[in-house]
Formats: sequence, C-alpha cells, structure tokens
Amino acid sequence: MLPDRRPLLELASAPGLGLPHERADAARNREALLLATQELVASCGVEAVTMDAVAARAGVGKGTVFRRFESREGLMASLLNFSESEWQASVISGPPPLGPGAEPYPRLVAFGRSRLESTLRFAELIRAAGASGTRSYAAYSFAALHVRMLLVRLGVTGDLPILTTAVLAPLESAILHQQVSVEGFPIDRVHEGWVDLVDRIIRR
Amino acid sequence: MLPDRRPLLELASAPGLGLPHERADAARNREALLLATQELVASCGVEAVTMDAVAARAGVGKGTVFRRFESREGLMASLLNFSESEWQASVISGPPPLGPGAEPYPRLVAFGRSRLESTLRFAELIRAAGASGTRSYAAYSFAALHVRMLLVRLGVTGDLPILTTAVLAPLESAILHQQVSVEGFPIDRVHEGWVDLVDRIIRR
DNA sequence: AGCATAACCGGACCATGGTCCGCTTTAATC
DNA sequence: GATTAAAGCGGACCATGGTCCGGTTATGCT
Repeated sequence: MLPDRRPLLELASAPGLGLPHERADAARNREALLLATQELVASCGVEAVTMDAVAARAGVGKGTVFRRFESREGLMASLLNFSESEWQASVISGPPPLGPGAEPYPRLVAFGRSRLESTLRFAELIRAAGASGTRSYAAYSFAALHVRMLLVRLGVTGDLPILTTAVLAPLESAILHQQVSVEGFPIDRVHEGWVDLVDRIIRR
Repeated sequence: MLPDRRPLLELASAPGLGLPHERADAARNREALLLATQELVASCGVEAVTMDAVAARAGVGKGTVFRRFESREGLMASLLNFSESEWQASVISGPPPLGPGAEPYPRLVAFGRSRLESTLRFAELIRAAGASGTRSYAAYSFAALHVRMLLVRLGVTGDLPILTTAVLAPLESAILHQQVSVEGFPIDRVHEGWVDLVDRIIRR
C-alpha cells in the first residue's frame, strides 16, 4: 500500500471553497500521522496500535492526533478510506468485468466477488473504524450508488434504495465474518449464494 | 421490563452438568448486577452507564462485575439476552401470526415486522453489546433457525443457510440504523421492501 | 462440628482513549 | 519586512475499562 507518499489526502484542503485553506504544517502532520498509523498497523496489527504510539511515531503531540481525526475510530476510518480508494478506482475505471465496459450482469457478479474479498481483507480496519463496524457513509454510498445503477440497467423495478440495501447487506463485514470465520463457509460458497440472491432479486 | 426479580438468569447454573455448582452468593451478585444495570440503563441511557456505577449500585466490588460478565460488552450482552427472551418466547409460543398456528408465509411476514421493531427498540443495547454490533451468537442462531424452518416449509430450494442470511441481513441493527435514522425511511417502507425481498427469494 | 480446599470478593492499581489551555507558528495585510 | 489575529501545537491531566492478589466465605468431607 501507499505507493508514493505525496498526495495522501487532499480532501479537506479543497481549492476554492469557503474553507480557510489548511495550513502547511497541519497538512504535513496529517500525512505523517496517516503514514505512521499505516506502518504501525502493518507491523503490529490494528488492535495493538495505541494513539500514543501513533503520535510518538509521527513525532507530534497526542492532542494533534485527536484534533485531526476526532477519535481512534476516526483515524482508522481515514486510513480505511485511503486504503479502499484504490479498490474504488478499479470499480470506476479499471478493466472489465469489474470496471466499465462489461455488461451489467457480469459486472455486478464481479462487483460482488471483489467487494467480498475487499471487505474480508480490511475486516480488522473496518471493525476498528467503528460506527457499528459499518463503513463510513461516504464509502457505503459509493457502493450503493454503483449497485443501484447496475440494477437499473438490468431493468429491475421496485423500491431501488431498499433492494440495493438487500444486495449489499450480506456483504457487510459483520455478516461475512459470521459466515466465513464462525461458520466456516468457503468464500466461493458465500459468493455463489450471493449470486443466487442477485438472480432471484433481478429475476432475469 | 423485569416483571419479577427471581429467575433473572438461571443458565450457567445448570442442574446436573459437570459444572461445579455455582455458589449462592455468586448467583445473588449476578442477579443484583443485572438488575442494577437495567435500572441504570433505564434512567441514564446505555452510553452513560459506567462499570463503577453498576458495581456501586449493586453493592459489590468492581472485580466481581468483570469476573461475572467478562467485559462491558459481556454485561450488555447478558442484559440484551434477557430483554430479548420475552420476544423469543412470543415467536416460539405466542399467538399467530407471529407464533405457531399461522401459515408459513404470513408467519414470516410477521416475523420480519416484529424483528424489525425489536431490533430498533434495542438498538442502543445491541450496539453496546459489541461484537461489531451483532447480536450474540445464541440470539442470532435463534432467528436463523426460525427463518430457515419457515423457508423450508415454503418449499424454498437452494443453499438454505446462505439464503437465511440474505433474509436476515437487512434486519441487522447497523443496516436498519442506516436506513431509518440516517436516510430517514419510514419503518413501513423498510418492512414493505423486506417483504418484497422475501417474495423474490421464495418466488411464490 | 471441625477442617481443608477451592471459589469468591473487593478495592488498589494500570493502560489507554480523550480533553484542555497556554505557548508557538503561520500567513494575510499593510 | 513588520504586525497581528487566528490556527495549530503538545504534553499534563482526567475518566473509565480492565487486571490482580491478599483476605474472606461457602462447600464437601470426615
């Protein structure tokens, strides 16, 4: 992860908006904190990362960490957001069948598989990012928008927002954890079951 | 809640099992702690209840609370388990259409409505009971078993455990919270959407 | 009843998430 | 470049979840 270290997070320092232009030292600190968190997570696991350790490693005071990220959950959510942006990019502009260019149905199937794996890969981080283990609103609505668009293209009728939720819900971290880690279902089986669900919903 | 105060939790003091017969004072303390927690939750809200306060109100030391319930999450999970047992009873042996006696389809519809309301009512507690905001394994498998049985009676074919998950997932606390509290969907709409989902799954 | 043992109790103690406020740095303006 | 007001900074401080161990009490056996 983190291929280069420059443009870690440019949001919140939007160019022309009314926001009073974030100070340079603040931006540097944010970047250092995210980087430090990532390194600590990679080397010790999410659970073992303390806020003091993050602050120390980034070379800043503890107060700075909390001003930038609100809370431990907020920090983890920011890291998760960054880590997932790569995946989001491959959905938006990657090669088919996940990216644009494929027919809606295979694209939806590929989305399910990819999201399933992505959720499992970031399980620890998602959980630590809190808010009931759910992804942040931004991350959730990205997936929701995509699925909803595909459902429309597939000619599905009905209450689209609700149906979109029904498609996405079984791919949530908590549910997946239950099926894969607790019940021991193989990933392929979970994915096949999800495709079956989609088939029944779109009734092709 | 808590109609009478005697048989608060007799599990774990099973009669004949190999378990070495829980001591009387321990049982009394468990009961007092659960009661104290319930009162504090009722008067101050889940978030504001501290372990010290629970211990003080129950008239025991803090160590006792943690020995009995492992953690704050464990304590809340126990309270949730007790609170939900009334609901579980009405599913098992209450009047139709939720209880036995009704046809499978109306019973499933009633189950959805009831579970939806129950989940919303206990939302705070469910969240505080942790494990990613999911109910305890026992509570989850009760619902899963029930839904699965109804699906079988409805003649649904396919991977039943997975389909059961698909039916239950949109009724999880985190998803419901997103739809009702964040997006502002009315409960009736959520329930209707869920029934639509069930219709598509069982393809009656 | 008396005794031995194991379980239980409780409060002092620790770790960590989160807050606060006086000092420092930045950057816009003149 | 000097001035200044606002934003940023950091570490001391607090609250609370969680641990531990010496003393106490229930229980089973003789």
